[in-house]
Amino acid sequence: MKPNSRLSLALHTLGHMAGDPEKVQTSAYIAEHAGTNPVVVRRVLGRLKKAGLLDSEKGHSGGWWLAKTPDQISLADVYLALDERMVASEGKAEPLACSVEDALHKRVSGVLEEVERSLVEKLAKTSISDVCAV
Amino acid sequence: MKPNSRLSLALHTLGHMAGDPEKVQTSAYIAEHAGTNPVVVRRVLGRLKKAGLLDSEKGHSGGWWLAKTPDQISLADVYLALDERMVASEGKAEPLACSVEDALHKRVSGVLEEVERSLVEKLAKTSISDVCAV
DNA sequence: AAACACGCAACAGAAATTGATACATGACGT
DNA sequence: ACGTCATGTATCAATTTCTGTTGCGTGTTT
Repeated sequence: MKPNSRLSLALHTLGHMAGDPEKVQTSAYIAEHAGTNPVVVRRVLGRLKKAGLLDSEKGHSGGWWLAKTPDQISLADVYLALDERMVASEGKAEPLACSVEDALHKRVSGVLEEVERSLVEKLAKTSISDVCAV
Repeated sequence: MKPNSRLSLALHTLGHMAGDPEKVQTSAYIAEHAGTNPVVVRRVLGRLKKAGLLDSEKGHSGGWWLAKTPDQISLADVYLALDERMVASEGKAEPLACSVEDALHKRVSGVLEEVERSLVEKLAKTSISDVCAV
């Protein structure tokens, strides 16, 4: 797969699950249909579980299932659960020597932060049920 | 510097230039104030030049300057000039074996494409003069 | 002619991500 | 109770992407 495909994989999986809720799916099954590895699936879905979007159980008839209805899960929930920050840099604020440069740097960071917020707002307007091929 | 900082560097540089248009700045000078390398600066600014946002000249008193006024340069211009696609994946469409999976994959890609468009729309609403610390 | 700055190619190093193997933990079925 | 199955986590290799750097050619100015 291509780099940074976590969001794509998550949406694909959730969309797949939304097509048949209540059904428990194993990471091996999901990985096969997504063309990747079960461990990669568990890595991504683990974050979604921690955010309360999914639940999982070990054991013989274990696997993964939706913790909410598809229309209750927005793309913003997924994006934030994965801790993605595609626009704004993760970085800390190390003050620059020149105060003018420092002010400009803060300005740029502020603008990117606002764009990031705008992106999340946009994502919040779409839910998994919109992605699911019904 | 941190990975994928091209947009940040570009905005920083343009904001710096907007603070004093008409002034010709060398890549060495810009690099010093941005805390990076002259070649890196030329790499990024070269794309902006190709997009018509900047101009440059070789020679003794050469360097870089704005090709437009700061309010005529939107963040979307910069983003597109850098060929960034932060949300939607660059990828091609390789049809999957299962038609259901293929349809779902297309649906996910379509949603991400729309989010990408929305991001550019948002960027188009801000100009370099808004970033410039006046 | 010399100094200067862009433009481009090539390469090393760092960082992030994916893919894969191994193994412990826990749950279910017989 | 025991074997099976699936999650959860750690670890490592391979790939990719990006930055930082050096070198050199081209063109302009002094």
